[in-house]
Amino acid sequence: MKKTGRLVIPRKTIYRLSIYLRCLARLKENGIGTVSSEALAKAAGVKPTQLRKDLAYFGTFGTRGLGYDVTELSKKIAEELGTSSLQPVILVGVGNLGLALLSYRGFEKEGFEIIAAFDAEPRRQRDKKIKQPVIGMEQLPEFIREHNVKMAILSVPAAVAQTVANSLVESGIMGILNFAPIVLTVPEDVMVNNVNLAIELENLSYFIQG
Amino acid sequence: MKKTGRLVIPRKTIYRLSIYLRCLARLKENGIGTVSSEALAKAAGVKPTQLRKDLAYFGTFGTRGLGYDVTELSKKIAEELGTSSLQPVILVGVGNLGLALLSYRGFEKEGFEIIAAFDAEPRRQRDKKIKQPVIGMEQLPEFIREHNVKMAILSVPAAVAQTVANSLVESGIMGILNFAPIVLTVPEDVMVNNVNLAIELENLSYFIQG
DNA sequence: AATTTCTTGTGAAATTTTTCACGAACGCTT
DNA sequence: AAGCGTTCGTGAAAAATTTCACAAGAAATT
Ligand SMILES: NC(=O)c1ccc[n+]([C@@H]2O[C@H](COP(=O)([O-])OP(=O)(O)OC[C@H]3O[C@@H](n4cnc5c(N)ncnc54)[C@H](O)[C@@H]3O)[C@@H](O)[C@H]2O)c1
Ligand SMILES: NC(=O)c1ccc[n+]([C@@H]2O[C@H](COP(=O)([O-])OP(=O)(O)OC[C@H]3O[C@@H](n4cnc5c(N)ncnc54)[C@H](O)[C@@H]3O)[C@@H](O)[C@H]2O)c1
Repeated sequence: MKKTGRLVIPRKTIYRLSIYLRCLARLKENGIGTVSSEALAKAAGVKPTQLRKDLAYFGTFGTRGLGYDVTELSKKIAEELGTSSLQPVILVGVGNLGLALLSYRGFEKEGFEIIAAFDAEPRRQRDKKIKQPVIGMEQLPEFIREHNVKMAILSVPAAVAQTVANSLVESGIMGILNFAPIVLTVPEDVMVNNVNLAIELENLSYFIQG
Repeated sequence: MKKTGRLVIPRKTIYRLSIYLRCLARLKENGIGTVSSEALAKAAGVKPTQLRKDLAYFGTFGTRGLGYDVTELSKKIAEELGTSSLQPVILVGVGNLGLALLSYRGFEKEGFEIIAAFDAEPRRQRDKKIKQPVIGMEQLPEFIREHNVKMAILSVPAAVAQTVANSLVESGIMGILNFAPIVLTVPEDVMVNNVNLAIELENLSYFIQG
């Protein structure tokens, strides 16, 4: 699970590193060259000590009395996260949600490219304004192996999500971003991140009423 | 922040309660009346002791030697989460993603209803197959107050997300489900849950390569 | 070049969250 | 109704995460 020869970096830290990276990108856009832990932490919505602790897990990049070089720190975090190179991703389930994701132009900028989409009824999606090919499920295993794809976005109906996930895993997929509102069962070495909007709403609802 | 007169329930527990609720719903559909902490925990992807500890925060619902009554436990969790009644939600930003969310029929079942959508250019969305009205932004404050809406889904471009969030907050919104890839600044008593797909992908990518 | 001012890096402390271990309670069987 | 097997509830222990406090390093200033 760990990355460098050093320490195991906590899960939550990894998540925050992604946030820092995006805040740094914004600073760079605004022509800002140097940033203190206080300023960056504020932009990211965390405490300065937490930011510094997070960075300390994999190196020391700051200059005392001055702060961090925006470009350099970006580079170091991207390196640590392994986002330096573009990653191929596939999407399975070209319905309402899948189409929205396919037409989103924001992933490339962040290091990911949805290179193809798959659906049980690929023909239906012909007329849409998306650039990716929509391919039938029977070609899924071959495609994954040929293009050495390791990550998939799963946006099929809940009823078939486990079945589809099984065939993704069988074909070599190691990470699944799952939108179906069910808990997927996968081998230990396969990672699933769930996006469950109903749960997010429920969570909001609890804390604003409490 | 706390709910009953009892204890402060951890954030993560609240999140897991939502998951348990969905697993229980599935069990009920399958005609299962009783479930052990072991079985339910497995379905939810957690350890049995964690499930029991989570429930212990707000009561004792099980029968020793037997397990939990599926219907009763569902009811208790829903009650604790405050999901017993249907909650009105609005959506702002009827673009690719917003449209997909509006046409999703899965929220009602989970206790939420998107009662209206707002967009800077409401006319453009006329022809779509959604049942909710798409309204101009100028009517937003009045609508929120009149319908006493407390939660909003924000799916506008990142560049305007903070501005729109400000006016949501000003109008009385207390919880925002934010899809724009920026960190929103809001008053302390307003809660924001972020859904950032690029970060989820980055996270997956880190852990499958590490 | 000495001093002041600022900000990092980090061991230790505090807090939060998870896991463990086991007594207690209940149903079922005999 | 006694005994057996199961499974819950929970205080205590362990692990993970966050926060604190401050020494140390670097730039800016005098
Ligand atoms: N649309 C949303 O806003 C939204 C929100 C939250 C969660 N979700 C979840 O995301 C998933 C997709 O939602 P949606 O609204 O896009 O649904 P949808 O019905 O519009 O699309 C599902 C797509 O999956 C395809 N499909 C069906 N079975 C398949 C199979 N076995 N293999 C490959 N493809 C198959 C269908 O042809 C269809 O194109 C669902 O699980 C849903 O619960 C959607
Ligand atoms: N589409 C996706 O799959 C996807 C994925 C991840 C993140 N996001 C994020 O979600 C947000 C929406 O994405 P999208 O693809 O739907 O974008 P989009 O451009 O298709 O839609 C944005 C909508 O917001 C409206 N809008 C613009 N300014 C507004 C304002 N000031 N007030 C009200 N409405 C306004 C536009 O008219 C448009 O209808 C973006 O922040 C994007 O980064 C989208």
